[in-house]
Amino acid sequence: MMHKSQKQYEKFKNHLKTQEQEYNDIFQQQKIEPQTQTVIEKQQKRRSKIRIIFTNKTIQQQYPESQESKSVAKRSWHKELDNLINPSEIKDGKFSNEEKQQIMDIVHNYQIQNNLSDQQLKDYIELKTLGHSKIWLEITKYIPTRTVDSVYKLIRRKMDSKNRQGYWNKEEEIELIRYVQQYGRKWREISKHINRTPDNIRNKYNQIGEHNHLFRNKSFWTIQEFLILINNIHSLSGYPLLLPNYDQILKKRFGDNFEQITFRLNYRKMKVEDKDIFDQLKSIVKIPQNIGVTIKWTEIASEIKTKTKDDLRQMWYKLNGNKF
DNA sequence: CCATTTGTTGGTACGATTTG
DNA sequence: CAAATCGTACCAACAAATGG
Repeated sequence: MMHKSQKQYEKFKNHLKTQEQEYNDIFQQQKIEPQTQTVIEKQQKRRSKIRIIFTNKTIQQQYPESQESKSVAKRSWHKELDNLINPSEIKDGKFSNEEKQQIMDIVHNYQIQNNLSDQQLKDYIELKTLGHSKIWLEITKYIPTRTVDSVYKLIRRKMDSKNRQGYWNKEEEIELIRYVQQYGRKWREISKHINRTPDNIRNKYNQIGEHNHLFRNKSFWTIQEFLILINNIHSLSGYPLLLPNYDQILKKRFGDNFEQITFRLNYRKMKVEDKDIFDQLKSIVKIPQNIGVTIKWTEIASEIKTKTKDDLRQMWYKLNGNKF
């Protein structure tokens, strides 16, 4: 029952290990010898159009102070509530189903106690009528583990009448693009014309590639796109992720125009060599355990117009062998 | 004191392909 | 042939930042 792919994977892992060792050696050299660094940098520049910056950040020290500054308990708004709760009890992240149910029950109670019709409640939540802003304060009194802001946003998301989920069709997509041309990134405004929430609309617009949606190349990657991605993360993190002689390797393997070679990760779908290409690319990058910075996907995507930030993110995760 | 937009991350849907 | 797997396009939901 030993799969062929497993064997391949073992082989590939070993291969990576030796590459890693090789690379570590080079990396060590560069750390000690700044002069070879610049030589390599110059060579790199001559050999390839791709920009390489050997900033060579030595292994990142974590800033101890950055942790303290994070823990300010903020219940947002309403100062008087801040005194009623224990900051350490404030939760973060996703609401559990129980939490959501609890909050919705409280909303319902509020509705009954204040003798509000469904329509009235809805109008308050969608901000169509003013004068009942205390609602958020009242409700959050019963939710000691969440900030007012957090509860406020949850309720407005959940009870938005436009919060219908599901896929977009082509017509909607075109409509969306038209509205963005007309109104800009005013999601609330656009939401008035489309039966979707602002969040929903914005997410969709991001997903199709924002203002670069016309350039987006689905599915296929060029080696150039790949390298730009890696280089950006290199610049950002300071870790030189590519082997210094990566372009020689690629040139040897794919010829002078290696940058234009396309591949798709879904190697079974098309060309047989797609997987090989990706494996080759994997072998010329070395990724540290922890890159230590949050990657600015938006920035990188604005450089690589043919890929969305989501495309880039997923490629990076794929490269790291994570999830999905 | 809110209302809206932006940054970021977690997760699912679904067709193509492989495997048992 | 049915079930499992894979790649990835796509959907959703939170906190942080910004605006008025």
